[in-house]
Amino acid sequence: MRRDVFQAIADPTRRAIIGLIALQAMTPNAIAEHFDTSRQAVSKHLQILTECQLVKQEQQGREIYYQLEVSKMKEIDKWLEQFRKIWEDRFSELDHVLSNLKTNKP
Amino acid sequence: MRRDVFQAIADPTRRAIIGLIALQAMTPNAIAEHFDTSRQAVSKHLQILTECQLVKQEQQGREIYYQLEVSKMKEIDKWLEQFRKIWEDRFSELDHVLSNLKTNKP
DNA sequence: TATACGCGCAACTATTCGGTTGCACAAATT
DNA sequence: AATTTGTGCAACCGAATAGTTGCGCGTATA
Repeated sequence: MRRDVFQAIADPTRRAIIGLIALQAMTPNAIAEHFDTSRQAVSKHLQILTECQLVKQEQQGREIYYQLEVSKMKEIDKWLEQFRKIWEDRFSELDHVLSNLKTNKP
Repeated sequence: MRRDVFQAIADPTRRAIIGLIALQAMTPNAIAEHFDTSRQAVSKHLQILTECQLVKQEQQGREIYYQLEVSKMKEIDKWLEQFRKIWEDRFSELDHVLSNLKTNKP
């Protein structure tokens, strides 16, 4: 099964997990405490996040700390880039219209 | 069925449609020509995109033009914002380390 | 050494997803 | 008036999804 970043962030729980571990690495158990699902379910989400490299693991004794791979988030940003250009253009169009209205005021 | 932007952009075909109509509005038939699926399948995608307001319709005779609601794309951008801050911090941390290495060079 | 703990993996299940085909309906064209 | 065209909608289907429970395997702790 092919995993990509966009499919990974489609699930709200997964986005919440990303938000959680963004600031500091956490173990599956610690993460699961924040949700209304089983540890195994969280484990599955972490597996999916790992598969598309949004998350990396660091074993520490019998605990595994999961940390966000922030750089991978840029992939989404990169896709948005093309549209950012458009919405900035739309804004400058609007600016143009507005300034025309201004100068043509009686 | 609850639709949100993140679930909408999870599908690659949907992302391609978004890319297609970003620059100019198109009819379902015109869009379908770009893909290897039926017009009805495209119609379904457009329905999903409409449900989460990523796309708006404009009837013109018997044709319906679908146009990207660029502003809605900002919702994704807004979510990325919190992580953008982190990855910029990571970069400045790196800068710091690098400049330390530099100054401490023999 | 025995026990408790943290974790991943496998099997099962209900639901959703993305696709198909067939149809109905309104708008254009003849 | 009859036909073609553009579209949405409903029914169906196989695959994927997100969850569950049960289990086994290392690693700590008693």
